[in-house]
Amino acid sequence: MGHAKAGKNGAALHPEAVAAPETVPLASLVSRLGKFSAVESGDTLRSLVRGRRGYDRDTPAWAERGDLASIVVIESGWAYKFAIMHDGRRHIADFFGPGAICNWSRLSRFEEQDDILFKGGASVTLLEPGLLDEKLNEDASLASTIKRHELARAMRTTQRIRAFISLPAMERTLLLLLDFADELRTVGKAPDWIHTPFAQAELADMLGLTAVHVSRVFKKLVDTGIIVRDGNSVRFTDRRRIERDLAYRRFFQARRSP
Amino acid sequence: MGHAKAGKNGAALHPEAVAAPETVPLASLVSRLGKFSAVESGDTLRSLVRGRRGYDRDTPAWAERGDLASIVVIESGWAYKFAIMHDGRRHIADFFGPGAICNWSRLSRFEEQDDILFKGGASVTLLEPGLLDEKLNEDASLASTIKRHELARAMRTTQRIRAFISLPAMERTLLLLLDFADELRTVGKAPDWIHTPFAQAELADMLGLTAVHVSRVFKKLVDTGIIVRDGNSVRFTDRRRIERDLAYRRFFQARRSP
DNA sequence: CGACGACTTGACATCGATCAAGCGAGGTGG
DNA sequence: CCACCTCGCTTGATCGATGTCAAGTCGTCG
Repeated sequence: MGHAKAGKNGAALHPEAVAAPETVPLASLVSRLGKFSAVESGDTLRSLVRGRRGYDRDTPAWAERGDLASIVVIESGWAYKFAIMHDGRRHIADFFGPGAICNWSRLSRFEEQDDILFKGGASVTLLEPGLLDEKLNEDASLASTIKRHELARAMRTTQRIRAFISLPAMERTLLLLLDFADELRTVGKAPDWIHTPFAQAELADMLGLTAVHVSRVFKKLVDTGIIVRDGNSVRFTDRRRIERDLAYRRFFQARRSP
Repeated sequence: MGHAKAGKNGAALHPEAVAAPETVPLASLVSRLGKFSAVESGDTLRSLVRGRRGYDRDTPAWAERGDLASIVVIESGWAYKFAIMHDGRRHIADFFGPGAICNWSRLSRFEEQDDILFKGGASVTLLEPGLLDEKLNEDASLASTIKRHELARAMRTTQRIRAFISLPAMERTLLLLLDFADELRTVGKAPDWIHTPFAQAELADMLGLTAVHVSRVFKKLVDTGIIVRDGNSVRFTDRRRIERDLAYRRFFQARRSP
Protein backbone atom coordinates (compact mmCIF):
# COMPACT_ATOMS: atom_id res chain seq x y z
CA MET A 1 0.00 0.00 0.00
CA GLY A 2 1.22 3.48 -0.63
CA HIS A 3 3.87 2.01 -2.92
CA ALA A 4 6.00 4.46 -4.82
CA LYS A 5 4.44 3.54 -8.15
CA ALA A 6 1.33 5.42 -7.17
CA GLY A 7 3.14 8.70 -6.73
CA LYS A 8 3.18 11.19 -3.93
CA ASN A 9 -0.57 11.54 -3.74
CA GLY A 10 -1.32 7.95 -4.43
CA ALA A 11 -5.04 8.31 -4.61
CA ALA A 12 -4.97 10.97 -7.29
CA LEU A 13 -3.85 8.48 -9.90
CA HIS A 14 -6.54 5.94 -9.24
CA PRO A 15 -9.88 6.24 -11.00
CA GLU A 16 -12.08 5.46 -8.02
CA ALA A 17 -10.48 8.26 -6.06
CA VAL A 18 -11.23 11.07 -8.50
CA ALA A 19 -14.45 9.90 -10.11
CA ALA A 20 -16.95 11.79 -8.02
CA PRO A 21 -16.72 15.57 -8.52
CA GLU A 22 -19.34 15.63 -11.27
CA THR A 23 -21.75 13.09 -9.79
CA VAL A 24 -24.76 13.89 -7.63
CA PRO A 25 -23.72 14.80 -4.11
CA LEU A 26 -23.91 12.14 -1.40
CA ALA A 27 -24.07 9.32 -3.94
CA SER A 28 -21.67 7.25 -1.87
CA LEU A 29 -23.45 7.86 1.42
CA VAL A 30 -26.84 7.07 -0.07
CA SER A 31 -25.42 3.90 -1.54
CA ARG A 32 -24.12 2.92 1.90
CA LEU A 33 -27.40 3.60 3.62
CA GLY A 34 -29.11 1.46 1.01
CA LYS A 35 -27.42 -1.49 2.69
CA PHE A 36 -29.38 -0.81 5.84
CA SER A 37 -32.78 0.13 4.53
CA ALA A 38 -34.89 -0.17 1.42
CA VAL A 39 -36.13 3.41 1.87
CA GLU A 40 -34.62 5.91 -0.53
CA SER A 41 -33.26 8.80 1.50
CA GLY A 42 -31.25 10.69 -1.09
CA ASP A 43 -33.51 13.70 -1.55
CA THR A 44 -33.91 14.31 2.16
CA LEU A 45 -30.19 14.20 2.72
CA ARG A 46 -29.36 16.31 -0.29
CA SER A 47 -31.49 19.12 1.11
CA LEU A 48 -28.90 19.50 3.87
CA VAL A 49 -25.93 20.07 1.62
CA ARG A 50 -24.04 23.21 2.45
CA GLY A 51 -21.08 22.81 0.12
CA ARG A 52 -18.46 20.61 -1.46
CA ARG A 53 -14.74 20.51 -1.37
CA GLY A 54 -11.90 18.62 -3.00
CA TYR A 55 -8.34 18.01 -1.83
CA ASP A 56 -5.55 17.60 -4.33
CA ARG A 57 -3.01 16.79 -1.66
CA ASP A 58 -3.01 15.48 1.92
CA THR A 59 -4.72 18.14 3.99
CA PRO A 60 -5.23 18.18 7.74
CA ALA A 61 -8.33 19.78 9.25
CA TRP A 62 -7.92 20.99 12.80
CA ALA A 63 -10.86 20.61 15.12
CA GLU A 64 -9.59 23.45 17.31
CA ARG A 65 -9.63 25.97 14.50
CA GLY A 66 -13.24 25.17 13.65
CA ASP A 67 -12.30 23.44 10.41
CA LEU A 68 -14.78 20.73 11.32
CA ALA A 69 -17.83 22.84 12.13
CA SER A 70 -19.82 21.27 9.30
CA ILE A 71 -20.57 17.59 9.06
CA VAL A 72 -18.15 16.12 6.55
CA VAL A 73 -19.19 13.25 4.29
CA ILE A 74 -16.64 11.62 2.00
CA GLU A 75 -17.72 11.55 -1.64
CA SER A 76 -14.66 9.77 -2.92
CA GLY A 77 -11.22 9.04 -1.59
CA TRP A 78 -10.21 8.55 2.00
CA ALA A 79 -9.56 10.35 5.28
CA TYR A 80 -8.57 9.47 8.81
CA LYS A 81 -8.99 10.75 12.35
CA PHE A 82 -5.76 11.27 14.23
CA ALA A 83 -4.27 12.68 17.42
CA ILE A 84 -0.74 13.43 18.54
CA MET A 85 0.30 11.66 21.70
CA HIS A 86 2.46 12.91 24.53
CA ASP A 87 5.54 11.18 23.19
CA GLY A 88 5.13 12.82 19.79
CA ARG A 89 3.77 9.74 18.07
CA ARG A 90 0.68 10.07 15.97
CA HIS A 91 -2.19 7.70 16.62
CA ILE A 92 -4.77 7.12 13.92
CA ALA A 93 -7.99 6.04 15.57
CA ASP A 94 -10.27 5.55 12.58
CA PHE A 95 -10.39 5.82 8.82
CA PHE A 96 -13.11 6.88 6.42
CA GLY A 97 -13.79 5.62 2.91
CA PRO A 98 -16.30 6.82 0.31
CA GLY A 99 -19.67 7.59 1.87
CA ALA A 100 -18.43 7.74 5.44
CA ILE A 101 -19.45 10.49 7.84
CA CYS A 102 -16.24 11.73 9.42
CA ASN A 103 -17.13 13.87 12.39
CA TRP A 104 -20.65 13.12 13.48
CA SER A 105 -22.41 10.25 15.12
CA ARG A 106 -25.78 9.93 16.74
CA LEU A 107 -24.48 7.13 18.90
CA SER A 108 -21.82 9.16 20.58
CA ARG A 109 -22.64 12.77 20.08
CA PHE A 110 -19.92 14.15 22.29
CA GLU A 111 -17.04 16.12 20.87
CA GLU A 112 -14.37 13.91 19.51
CA GLN A 113 -11.64 16.46 19.55
CA ASP A 114 -9.56 14.51 17.08
CA ASP A 115 -8.29 16.18 13.95
CA ILE A 116 -8.88 14.75 10.51
CA LEU A 117 -6.57 14.35 7.55
CA PHE A 118 -8.01 14.19 4.05
CA LYS A 119 -5.87 12.16 1.70
CA GLY A 120 -4.94 13.71 -1.61
CA GLY A 121 -7.64 13.06 -4.19
CA ALA A 122 -10.46 13.00 -1.68
CA SER A 123 -13.58 15.05 -2.22
CA VAL A 124 -16.19 15.74 0.40
CA THR A 125 -19.65 17.16 0.90
CA LEU A 126 -20.44 19.44 3.82
CA LEU A 127 -23.73 19.21 5.70
CA GLU A 128 -25.44 21.56 8.11
CA PRO A 129 -25.36 19.95 11.59
CA GLY A 130 -28.45 21.68 13.00
CA LEU A 131 -30.53 20.78 9.98
CA LEU A 132 -29.51 17.14 10.11
CA ASP A 133 -30.63 16.82 13.71
CA GLU A 134 -33.91 18.42 12.77
CA LYS A 135 -34.48 16.07 9.85
CA LEU A 136 -33.68 13.04 11.94
CA ASN A 137 -36.24 14.06 14.52
CA GLU A 138 -38.87 14.36 11.78
CA ASP A 139 -37.97 11.31 9.78
CA ALA A 140 -37.87 8.24 11.99
CA SER A 141 -37.08 5.90 9.14
CA LEU A 142 -34.06 7.91 8.07
CA ALA A 143 -32.95 8.18 11.69
CA SER A 144 -33.12 4.45 12.15
CA THR A 145 -31.23 3.78 8.92
CA ILE A 146 -28.43 6.12 9.90
CA LYS A 147 -28.36 4.66 13.37
CA ARG A 148 -27.91 1.16 12.03
CA HIS A 149 -25.16 2.38 9.80
CA GLU A 150 -23.36 4.05 12.70
CA LEU A 151 -23.88 0.94 14.75
CA ALA A 152 -22.11 -1.18 12.18
CA ARG A 153 -19.13 1.17 12.22
CA ALA A 154 -19.00 1.18 16.01
CA MET A 155 -18.99 -2.60 16.22
CA ARG A 156 -16.32 -2.88 13.57
CA THR A 157 -14.19 -0.43 15.52
CA THR A 158 -14.66 -2.41 18.71
CA GLN A 159 -13.50 -5.55 16.95
CA ARG A 160 -10.46 -3.76 15.57
CA ILE A 161 -9.46 -2.22 18.89
CA ARG A 162 -9.56 -5.60 20.57
CA ALA A 163 -7.25 -7.05 17.97
CA PHE A 164 -4.86 -4.09 18.06
CA ILE A 165 -4.46 -4.29 21.82
CA SER A 166 -4.01 -8.04 22.11
CA LEU A 167 -2.78 -9.57 18.87
CA PRO A 168 0.66 -9.66 17.21
CA ALA A 169 1.54 -7.53 14.21
CA MET A 170 0.63 -9.95 11.44
CA GLU A 171 -2.88 -10.53 12.68
CA ARG A 172 -3.41 -6.85 13.35
CA THR A 173 -2.38 -6.07 9.81
CA LEU A 174 -4.62 -8.70 8.27
CA LEU A 175 -7.56 -7.44 10.28
CA LEU A 176 -6.91 -3.88 9.16
CA LEU A 177 -6.92 -5.01 5.54
CA LEU A 178 -10.19 -6.82 6.12
CA ASP A 179 -11.60 -3.60 7.57
CA PHE A 180 -10.53 -1.74 4.44
CA ALA A 181 -12.32 -4.33 2.35
CA ASP A 182 -15.37 -3.95 4.57
CA GLU A 183 -15.29 -0.19 4.08
CA LEU A 184 -15.10 -0.62 0.32
CA ARG A 185 -17.98 -3.05 0.41
CA THR A 186 -20.13 -0.31 1.91
CA VAL A 187 -20.27 1.46 -1.42
CA GLY A 188 -21.11 -1.61 -3.40
CA LYS A 189 -17.61 -2.55 -4.35
CA ALA A 190 -16.78 -6.08 -3.27
CA PRO A 191 -13.26 -5.80 -4.49
CA ASP A 192 -10.82 -8.61 -4.84
CA TRP A 193 -8.20 -5.92 -4.90
CA ILE A 194 -8.16 -3.81 -1.78
CA HIS A 195 -6.98 -0.35 -2.61
CA THR A 196 -6.40 2.56 -0.27
CA PRO A 197 -4.09 5.55 -0.55
CA PHE A 198 -2.59 5.08 2.91
CA ALA A 199 1.18 5.07 3.26
CA GLN A 200 2.87 2.43 5.35
CA ALA A 201 3.75 5.06 7.91
CA GLU A 202 0.02 5.74 8.24
CA LEU A 203 -0.81 2.07 8.57
CA ALA A 204 1.84 1.92 11.27
CA ASP A 205 0.15 4.74 13.18
CA MET A 206 -3.13 2.86 12.98
CA LEU A 207 -1.60 -0.45 14.03
CA GLY A 208 0.63 0.85 16.78
CA LEU A 209 3.75 -0.36 14.95
CA THR A 210 6.61 1.30 13.12
CA ALA A 211 6.67 1.83 9.38
CA VAL A 212 9.71 -0.41 9.03
CA HIS A 213 7.93 -3.26 10.70
CA VAL A 214 4.83 -2.79 8.58
CA SER A 215 7.03 -3.18 5.52
CA ARG A 216 8.44 -6.41 6.87
CA VAL A 217 5.01 -7.74 7.77
CA PHE A 218 3.82 -7.14 4.21
CA LYS A 219 6.85 -8.93 2.87
CA LYS A 220 6.16 -11.87 5.11
CA LEU A 221 2.51 -11.96 4.08
CA VAL A 222 3.57 -12.06 0.44
CA ASP A 223 6.29 -14.63 1.03
CA THR A 224 3.91 -16.96 2.81
CA GLY A 225 1.38 -16.58 0.01
CA ILE A 226 -1.34 -14.99 2.12
CA ILE A 227 -1.60 -11.84 0.03
CA VAL A 228 -0.56 -10.65 -3.43
CA ARG A 229 0.52 -7.08 -4.02
CA ASP A 230 0.36 -4.93 -7.12
CA GLY A 231 1.63 -1.45 -6.48
CA ASN A 232 -0.79 0.24 -4.17
CA SER A 233 -3.25 -2.63 -3.98
CA VAL A 234 -3.50 -5.88 -2.09
CA ARG A 235 -5.43 -9.07 -2.74
CA PHE A 236 -6.02 -11.97 -0.36
CA THR A 237 -5.35 -15.32 -1.96
CA ASP A 238 -8.03 -16.82 0.28
CA ARG A 239 -10.01 -14.18 2.10
CA ARG A 240 -12.59 -16.57 3.53
CA ARG A 241 -9.88 -18.55 5.22
CA ILE A 242 -8.33 -15.48 6.81
CA GLU A 243 -11.71 -14.26 7.97
CA ARG A 244 -12.34 -17.63 9.53
CA ASP A 245 -8.92 -17.83 11.18
CA LEU A 246 -9.35 -14.38 12.73
CA ALA A 247 -13.04 -14.91 13.51
CA TYR A 248 -13.53 -11.72 11.54
CA ARG A 249 -17.01 -10.35 11.67
CA ARG A 250 -18.33 -8.39 8.69
CA PHE A 251 -20.64 -5.52 9.43
CA PHE A 252 -21.40 -4.17 6.00
CA GLN A 253 -23.01 -7.04 4.16
CA ALA A 254 -23.67 -6.85 0.47
CA ARG A 255 -27.44 -6.45 0.26
CA ARG A 256 -29.59 -8.60 -2.01
CA SER A 257 -30.97 -6.53 -4.84
CA PRO A 258 -34.49 -5.47 -3.82
CA MET B 1 -2.58 -6.01 42.90
CA GLY B 2 -4.31 -9.29 43.49
CA HIS B 3 -1.43 -10.29 45.70
CA ALA B 4 -1.78 -13.55 47.57
CA LYS B 5 -2.15 -11.78 50.92
CA ALA B 6 -5.63 -10.73 49.93
CA GLY B 7 -6.83 -14.28 49.51
CA LYS B 8 -8.76 -15.96 46.76
CA ASN B 9 -11.53 -13.41 46.70
CA GLY B 10 -9.32 -10.47 47.35
CA ALA B 11 -12.05 -7.90 47.59
CA ALA B 12 -13.95 -9.74 50.28
CA LEU B 13 -11.32 -8.93 52.86
CA HIS B 14 -11.23 -5.23 52.25
CA PRO B 15 -13.64 -2.99 54.10
CA GLU B 16 -14.51 -0.75 51.16
CA ALA B 17 -15.55 -3.79 49.17
CA VAL B 18 -18.12 -5.13 51.59
CA ALA B 19 -19.41 -1.96 53.19
CA ALA B 20 -22.51 -1.41 51.11
CA PRO B 21 -25.09 -4.16 51.65
CA GLU B 22 -26.88 -2.30 54.44
CA THR B 23 -26.67 1.21 52.99
CA VAL B 24 -29.31 2.89 50.86
CA PRO B 25 -29.31 1.53 47.33
CA LEU B 26 -27.50 3.48 44.62
CA ALA B 27 -25.50 5.49 47.14
CA SER B 28 -22.37 5.11 45.03
CA LEU B 29 -24.06 6.04 41.77
CA VAL B 30 -25.74 9.08 43.28
CA SER B 31 -22.43 10.16 44.73
CA ARG B 32 -20.86 9.87 41.28
CA LEU B 33 -23.58 11.84 39.61
CA GLY B 34 -23.12 14.54 42.23
CA LYS B 35 -19.83 15.27 40.50
CA PHE B 36 -21.69 16.28 37.37
CA SER B 37 -24.65 18.16 38.72
CA ALA B 38 -25.81 19.90 41.87
CA VAL B 39 -29.28 18.42 41.45
CA GLU B 40 -30.09 15.60 43.84
CA SER B 41 -31.35 12.66 41.80
CA GLY B 42 -31.34 9.90 44.39
CA ASP B 43 -35.10 9.51 44.88
CA THR B 44 -35.86 9.44 41.18
CA LEU B 45 -33.29 6.76 40.57
CA ARG B 46 -34.23 4.70 43.56
CA SER B 47 -37.77 4.39 42.23
CA LEU B 48 -36.34 2.25 39.42
CA VAL B 49 -34.72 -0.36 41.63
CA ARG B 50 -35.80 -3.87 40.80
CA GLY B 51 -33.48 -5.79 43.09
CA ARG B 52 -30.07 -6.24 44.62
CA ARG B 53 -27.50 -8.94 44.46
CA GLY B 54 -24.17 -9.77 46.05
CA TYR B 55 -21.34 -11.99 44.83
CA ASP B 56 -19.14 -13.80 47.30
CA ARG B 57 -16.84 -15.10 44.60
CA ASP B 58 -15.89 -14.19 41.03
CA THR B 59 -19.05 -14.70 38.99
CA PRO B 60 -19.44 -14.33 35.25
CA ALA B 61 -22.74 -13.11 33.79
CA TRP B 62 -23.40 -14.21 30.24
CA ALA B 63 -25.11 -11.77 27.95
CA GLU B 64 -26.36 -14.61 25.74
CA ARG B 65 -28.23 -16.27 28.57
CA GLY B 66 -30.06 -13.08 29.46
CA ASP B 67 -28.12 -12.62 32.69
CA LEU B 68 -27.82 -8.96 31.82
CA ALA B 69 -31.43 -8.14 31.04
CA SER B 70 -31.58 -5.63 33.88
CA ILE B 71 -29.36 -2.61 34.13
CA VAL B 72 -26.63 -3.42 36.61
CA VAL B 73 -25.18 -0.73 38.87
CA ILE B 74 -22.25 -1.53 41.12
CA GLU B 75 -22.89 -0.70 44.76
CA SER B 76 -19.49 -1.77 46.00
CA GLY B 77 -16.65 -3.82 44.63
CA TRP B 78 -15.64 -4.22 41.01
CA ALA B 79 -16.55 -5.90 37.74
CA TYR B 80 -15.28 -6.00 34.20
CA LYS B 81 -16.53 -6.54 30.67
CA PHE B 82 -14.75 -9.27 28.76
CA ALA B 83 -14.80 -11.29 25.57
CA ILE B 84 -12.98 -14.40 24.43
CA MET B 85 -10.97 -13.97 21.25
CA HIS B 86 -10.43 -16.39 18.41
CA ASP B 87 -7.06 -17.51 19.74
CA GLY B 88 -8.53 -18.32 23.13
CA ARG B 89 -7.19 -15.23 24.86
CA ARG B 90 -9.52 -13.18 26.98
CA HIS B 91 -9.72 -9.48 26.33
CA ILE B 92 -11.01 -7.19 29.07
CA ALA B 93 -12.39 -4.08 27.45
CA ASP B 94 -13.56 -2.08 30.44
CA PHE B 95 -13.82 -2.20 34.21
CA PHE B 96 -16.40 -0.90 36.66
CA GLY B 97 -15.90 0.40 40.16
CA PRO B 98 -18.46 1.45 42.78
CA GLY B 99 -21.31 3.44 41.27
CA ALA B 100 -20.63 2.42 37.68
CA ILE B 101 -23.37 1.34 35.31
CA CYS B 102 -22.12 -1.85 33.69
CA ASN B 103 -24.34 -2.61 30.74
CA TRP B 104 -26.16 0.50 29.68
CA SER B 105 -25.24 3.75 28.06
CA ARG B 106 -27.27 6.47 26.49
CA LEU B 107 -24.36 7.41 24.30
CA SER B 108 -24.07 4.09 22.60
CA ARG B 109 -27.29 2.30 23.17
CA PHE B 110 -26.55 -0.68 20.97
CA GLU B 111 -26.00 -4.09 22.44
CA GLU B 112 -22.51 -4.61 23.61
CA GLN B 113 -22.63 -8.35 23.57
CA ASP B 114 -19.72 -8.62 25.97
CA ASP B 115 -20.08 -10.70 29.06
CA ILE B 116 -19.40 -9.32 32.52
CA LEU B 117 -17.51 -10.77 35.45
CA PHE B 118 -18.34 -9.61 38.96
CA LYS B 119 -15.39 -9.85 41.29
CA GLY B 120 -15.88 -11.59 44.59
CA GLY B 121 -17.18 -9.17 47.20
CA ALA B 122 -19.06 -7.05 44.71
CA SER B 123 -22.68 -6.13 45.31
CA VAL B 124 -24.96 -4.64 42.71
CA THR B 125 -28.35 -3.04 42.28
CA LEU B 126 -30.60 -3.97 39.36
CA LEU B 127 -32.66 -1.38 37.52
CA GLU B 128 -35.57 -1.69 35.13
CA PRO B 129 -34.36 -0.62 31.65
CA GLY B 130 -37.72 0.49 30.32
CA LEU B 131 -38.43 2.62 33.35
CA LEU B 132 -35.06 4.32 33.19
CA ASP B 133 -35.63 5.38 29.60
CA GLU B 134 -39.00 6.73 30.60
CA LYS B 135 -37.61 8.72 33.52
CA LEU B 136 -34.86 10.18 31.38
CA ASN B 137 -37.37 11.39 28.83
CA GLU B 138 -39.34 13.11 31.60
CA ASP B 139 -36.45 14.49 33.60
CA ALA B 140 -34.13 16.50 31.38
CA SER B 141 -31.83 17.47 34.20
CA LEU B 142 -31.28 13.87 35.24
CA ALA B 143 -30.78 12.90 31.62
CA SER B 144 -28.14 15.54 31.15
CA THR B 145 -26.35 14.58 34.34
CA ILE B 146 -26.20 10.95 33.34
CA LYS B 147 -25.11 11.90 29.87
CA ARG B 148 -22.21 13.91 31.18
CA HIS B 149 -21.23 11.04 33.39
CA GLU B 150 -21.29 8.60 30.46
CA LEU B 151 -19.35 11.09 28.41
CA ALA B 152 -16.56 11.19 30.95
CA ARG B 153 -16.31 7.41 30.87
CA ALA B 154 -16.24 7.33 27.09
CA MET B 155 -13.47 9.87 26.87
CA ARG B 156 -11.43 8.08 29.49
CA THR B 157 -11.82 4.86 27.53
CA THR B 158 -10.71 6.57 24.34
CA GLN B 159 -7.59 7.83 26.08
CA ARG B 160 -6.86 4.36 27.43
CA ILE B 161 -7.33 2.60 24.11
CA ARG B 162 -4.92 4.95 22.41
CA ALA B 163 -2.27 4.22 24.99
CA PHE B 164 -2.84 0.47 24.89
CA ILE B 165 -2.43 0.32 21.12
CA SER B 166 0.62 2.53 20.82
CA LEU B 167 2.60 2.65 24.05
CA PRO B 168 5.01 0.19 25.69
CA ALA B 169 4.07 -1.92 28.69
CA MET B 170 5.25 0.36 31.45
CA GLU B 171 3.29 3.34 30.25
CA ARG B 172 0.22 1.24 29.60
CA THR B 173 0.37 -0.06 33.13
CA LEU B 174 0.80 3.37 34.67
CA LEU B 175 -2.13 4.68 32.71
CA LEU B 176 -4.31 1.80 33.81
CA LEU B 177 -3.45 2.54 37.42
CA LEU B 178 -4.34 6.19 36.89
CA ASP B 179 -7.67 5.06 35.46
CA PHE B 180 -8.29 2.98 38.57
CA ALA B 181 -7.57 6.05 40.67
CA ASP B 182 -9.94 8.05 38.47
CA GLU B 183 -12.65 5.45 38.98
CA LEU B 184 -12.17 5.57 42.74
CA ARG B 185 -12.32 9.34 42.66
CA THR B 186 -15.82 9.08 41.22
CA VAL B 187 -17.17 7.98 44.56
CA GLY B 188 -15.47 10.66 46.52
CA LYS B 189 -12.38 8.71 47.42
CA ALA B 190 -9.25 10.50 46.33
CA PRO B 191 -7.07 7.71 47.54
CA ASP B 192 -3.37 7.79 47.85
CA TRP B 193 -3.57 4.05 47.88
CA ILE B 194 -5.14 2.60 44.77
CA HIS B 195 -6.86 -0.62 45.58
CA THR B 196 -8.65 -2.99 43.23
CA PRO B 197 -9.29 -6.71 43.51
CA PHE B 198 -7.94 -7.48 40.03
CA ALA B 199 -5.39 -10.25 39.65
CA GLN B 200 -2.31 -9.70 37.53
CA ALA B 201 -3.69 -12.11 34.97
CA GLU B 202 -6.70 -9.82 34.67
CA LEU B 203 -4.56 -6.73 34.36
CA ALA B 204 -2.68 -8.57 31.62
CA ASP B 205 -5.91 -9.20 29.74
CA MET B 206 -6.75 -5.53 29.97
CA LEU B 207 -3.29 -4.41 28.89
CA GLY B 208 -2.74 -6.92 26.12
CA LEU B 209 0.26 -8.39 27.93
CA THR B 210 1.01 -11.64 29.74
CA ALA B 211 0.69 -12.09 33.47
CA VAL B 212 4.40 -12.79 33.79
CA HIS B 213 5.27 -9.55 32.11
CA VAL B 214 2.85 -7.60 34.29
CA SER B 215 4.64 -8.98 37.31
CA ARG B 216 7.97 -7.80 35.93
CA VAL B 217 6.61 -4.37 35.09
CA PHE B 218 5.38 -3.94 38.66
CA LYS B 219 8.76 -4.99 39.97
CA LYS B 220 10.45 -2.46 37.74
CA LEU B 221 8.05 0.29 38.79
CA VAL B 222 8.86 -0.45 42.41
CA ASP B 223 12.60 -0.71 41.79
CA THR B 224 12.69 2.65 40.05
CA GLY B 225 10.70 4.20 42.86
CA ILE B 226 7.68 5.16 40.79
CA ILE B 227 5.21 3.20 42.89
CA VAL B 228 5.06 1.61 46.31
CA ARG B 229 3.18 -1.60 46.90
CA ASP B 230 1.50 -2.96 49.98
CA GLY B 231 -0.20 -6.24 49.32
CA ASN B 232 -3.12 -5.58 47.05
CA SER B 233 -2.67 -1.84 46.90
CA VAL B 234 -0.46 0.57 45.02
CA ARG B 235 0.58 4.15 45.67
CA PHE B 236 2.32 6.55 43.32
CA THR B 237 5.26 8.31 44.90
CA ASP B 238 4.53 11.32 42.69
CA ARG B 239 1.24 11.01 40.89
CA ARG B 240 1.24 14.53 39.48
CA ARG B 241 4.52 13.88 37.75
CA ILE B 242 3.30 10.67 36.16
CA GLU B 243 0.10 12.34 35.03
CA ARG B 244 2.14 15.10 33.46
CA ASP B 245 4.59 12.73 31.78
CA LEU B 246 1.76 10.72 30.24
CA ALA B 247 -0.35 13.79 29.48
CA TYR B 248 -3.02 11.99 31.47
CA ARG B 249 -6.39 13.63 31.39
CA ARG B 250 -8.68 13.24 34.38
CA PHE B 251 -12.36 13.02 33.69
CA PHE B 252 -13.82 12.66 37.13
CA GLN B 253 -12.73 15.77 38.96
CA ALA B 254 -13.29 16.10 42.65
CA ARG B 255 -16.09 18.65 42.88
CA ARG B 256 -15.86 21.69 45.10
CA SER B 257 -18.39 21.43 47.88
CA PRO B 258 -21.50 23.34 46.78
C1' DC C 1 -0.50 -31.22 56.43
C1' DG C 2 -1.33 -31.04 51.48
C1' DA C 3 -3.43 -28.96 47.52
C1' DC C 4 -4.12 -24.94 45.18
C1' DG C 5 -3.91 -20.29 43.40
C1' DA C 6 -1.43 -16.03 42.67
C1' DC C 7 2.74 -14.23 42.24
C1' DT C 8 7.89 -14.27 41.36
C1' DT C 9 12.13 -15.36 39.09
C1' DG C 10 15.43 -17.23 35.69
C1' DA C 11 16.77 -18.90 31.07
C1' DC C 12 15.75 -18.56 26.67
C1' DA C 13 13.25 -17.54 22.21
C1' DT C 14 10.79 -14.43 19.45
C1' DC C 15 8.92 -10.09 18.22
C1' DG C 16 9.31 -5.45 17.15
C1' DA C 17 12.09 -0.93 17.35
C1' DT C 18 16.00 1.63 16.00
C1' DC C 19 19.61 3.14 13.11
C1' DA C 20 21.57 3.33 8.80
C1' DA C 21 22.13 2.54 3.96
C1' DG C 22 20.23 1.99 -0.52
C1' DC C 23 16.72 1.93 -4.27
C1' DG C 24 13.26 3.67 -7.57
C1' DA C 25 9.79 6.88 -9.14
C1' DG C 26 8.25 11.69 -9.46
C1' DG C 27 8.98 16.30 -9.35
C1' DT C 28 11.94 20.33 -9.99
C1' DG C 29 15.24 23.37 -11.73
C1' DG C 30 19.09 24.07 -14.73
C1' DC D 1 16.23 16.80 -21.56
C1' DC D 2 19.09 15.70 -17.83
C1' DA D 3 20.83 16.19 -12.98
C1' DC D 4 19.44 16.16 -8.71
C1' DC D 5 16.41 16.05 -4.77
C1' DT D 6 12.69 14.17 -2.08
C1' DC D 7 9.67 10.75 -0.58
C1' DG D 8 8.11 6.20 0.33
C1' DC D 9 9.64 1.78 0.57
C1' DT D 10 13.07 -1.97 1.40
C1' DT D 11 16.76 -4.40 3.71
C1' DG D 12 20.42 -5.57 7.06
C1' DA D 13 22.50 -5.32 11.67
C1' DT D 14 21.67 -4.80 16.21
C1' DC D 15 19.25 -3.91 20.56
C1' DG D 16 15.53 -3.84 23.65
C1' DA D 17 10.88 -5.45 24.83
C1' DT D 18 7.86 -9.10 25.48
C1' DG D 19 6.42 -14.04 25.38
C1' DT D 20 7.18 -18.85 26.81
C1' DC D 21 8.41 -22.46 29.73
C1' DA D 22 9.59 -24.06 34.02
C1' DA D 23 10.70 -24.00 38.76
C1' DG D 24 10.10 -22.01 43.21
C1' DT D 25 7.78 -19.13 47.10
C1' DC D 26 4.10 -17.79 49.90
C1' DG D 27 -0.29 -17.48 51.57
C1' DT D 28 -5.05 -19.63 52.10
C1' DC D 29 -8.28 -23.16 52.51
C1' DG D 30 -9.93 -27.61 53.35
